[in-house]
Amino acid sequence: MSMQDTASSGVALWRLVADGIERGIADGRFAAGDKLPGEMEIAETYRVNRHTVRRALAALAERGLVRAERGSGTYVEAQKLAYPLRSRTRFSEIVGAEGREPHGRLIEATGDVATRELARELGLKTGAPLVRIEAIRLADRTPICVSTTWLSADLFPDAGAVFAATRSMTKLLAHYGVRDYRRGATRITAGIVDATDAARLDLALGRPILVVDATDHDLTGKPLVTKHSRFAAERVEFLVES
Amino acid sequence: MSMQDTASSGVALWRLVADGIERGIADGRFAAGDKLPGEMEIAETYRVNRHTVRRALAALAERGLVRAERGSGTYVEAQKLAYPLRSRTRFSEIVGAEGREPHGRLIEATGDVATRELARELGLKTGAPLVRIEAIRLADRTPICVSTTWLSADLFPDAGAVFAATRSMTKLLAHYGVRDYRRGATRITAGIVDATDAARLDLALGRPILVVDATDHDLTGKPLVTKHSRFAAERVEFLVES
DNA sequence: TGAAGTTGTCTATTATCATAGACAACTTCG
DNA sequence: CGAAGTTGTCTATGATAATAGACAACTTCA
Repeated sequence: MSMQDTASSGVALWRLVADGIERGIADGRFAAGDKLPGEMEIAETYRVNRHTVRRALAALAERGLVRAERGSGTYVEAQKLAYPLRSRTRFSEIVGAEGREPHGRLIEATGDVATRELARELGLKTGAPLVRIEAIRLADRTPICVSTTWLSADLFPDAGAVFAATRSMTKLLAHYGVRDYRRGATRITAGIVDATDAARLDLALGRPILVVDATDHDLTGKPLVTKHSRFAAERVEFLVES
Repeated sequence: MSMQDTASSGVALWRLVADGIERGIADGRFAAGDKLPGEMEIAETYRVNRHTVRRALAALAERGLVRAERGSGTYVEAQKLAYPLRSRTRFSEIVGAEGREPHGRLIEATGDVATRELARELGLKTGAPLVRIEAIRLADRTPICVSTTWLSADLFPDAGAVFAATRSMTKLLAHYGVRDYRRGATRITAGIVDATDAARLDLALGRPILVVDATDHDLTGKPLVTKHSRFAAERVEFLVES
């Protein structure tokens, strides 16, 4: 540090700038997708040289927190949520483990009837009565995924109301006496978000999504719920344990 | 940092070493007066050059945390407790504000009679019955001062037992209904520790002490207690607000 | 007294930190 | 298109950070 006027602190200036910007991202002053102030402006606010700001931004970019676009500006990258896919998958636990605040919101809960595919997944007959739950899951107020969940209306009456109250699939199942459950095979595909999901996920049209289809079973192997989830690809990355 | 193998963190190595040693002092691994490991040994444990260790030690020495003695070693300086002298002076608050753990220990509580000076300070008649309390005050297990406190035996019967239970003059006074009190004039002198106090303060003979005489009054100005305190000069510095 | 161990000081080298200025390459918007 | 604003890259300079080696000055202890 060539700060002739100040005693050396042992902490590089660019580090202080980077920490300051990161704090701004963490506490929401800069939201995901926001454009940061220009390098010159940041340099002025921190009273440092533009190159020092660039060093700070480079460090943040390497960690994936920001992304610079030449001629346009530097933008806050939505930090991708590391989402491990295991037999025991609980959204709230995964989000909480990342130090973020999990949150669920019910969009609607309606009755439905089983298609042949749904019936096969849930071990029911085609046309059997189902409860369909549409929900959004968020981490730190950022939408991560919308999911459509089907349950047997016979086994889980009023499931919609219970989910609305608990906002958690785990708690919903617990309400019906399911103490533990496991995820069966998980199918992952990718696609382009449709208008409805784009609005729900606060995602621009044309952006890619990760589509996950999975069925949860109780410990005896009996199917409980089957889900069709659409994840904002730019906000999540799945981790599959080897 | 010329660590070719590691990505630069923006925090100087010497700072990490200094912080590590300071933590060792704070949590008691290195007590006041202890000899630190040799510069070479520290360099090996932190895997840095000896000069880097010297940079760290120099920073700590400048802050008064350690003191190097050529040919002998580097020693932990008893950190001087910043002790502001205000009308509202509470040992536990002062020590706590420094991030240290205040502690009091009763040595003895006996009856006494007022000398002419004590009587004048406390607004009593010469020969009036007093309670005399001898106590040690510590910060993080380091003795800071021994103090002799006199109270009227008529106004504060069994004061010794109450202090033994509460270990706090503030709580003692509160026990007798004194909700708040203020410090009157404070006289500060210096002297050489005597054998008794040296043992109680864990101080070498011949070391200087700060002697404080003060009387606390209630909010109407009535004298409550008068004290004669001896502070280990090497462990405390008084701050008088301008 | 002398050896061993300690801190203090010196020179030297390399990498990083920070500043400064200039210009290129690119985007945005009127 | 063209001006304004933005990020990217280059050169240059001086101060710190970290390493390395050598030796002096001093303390401790057998």
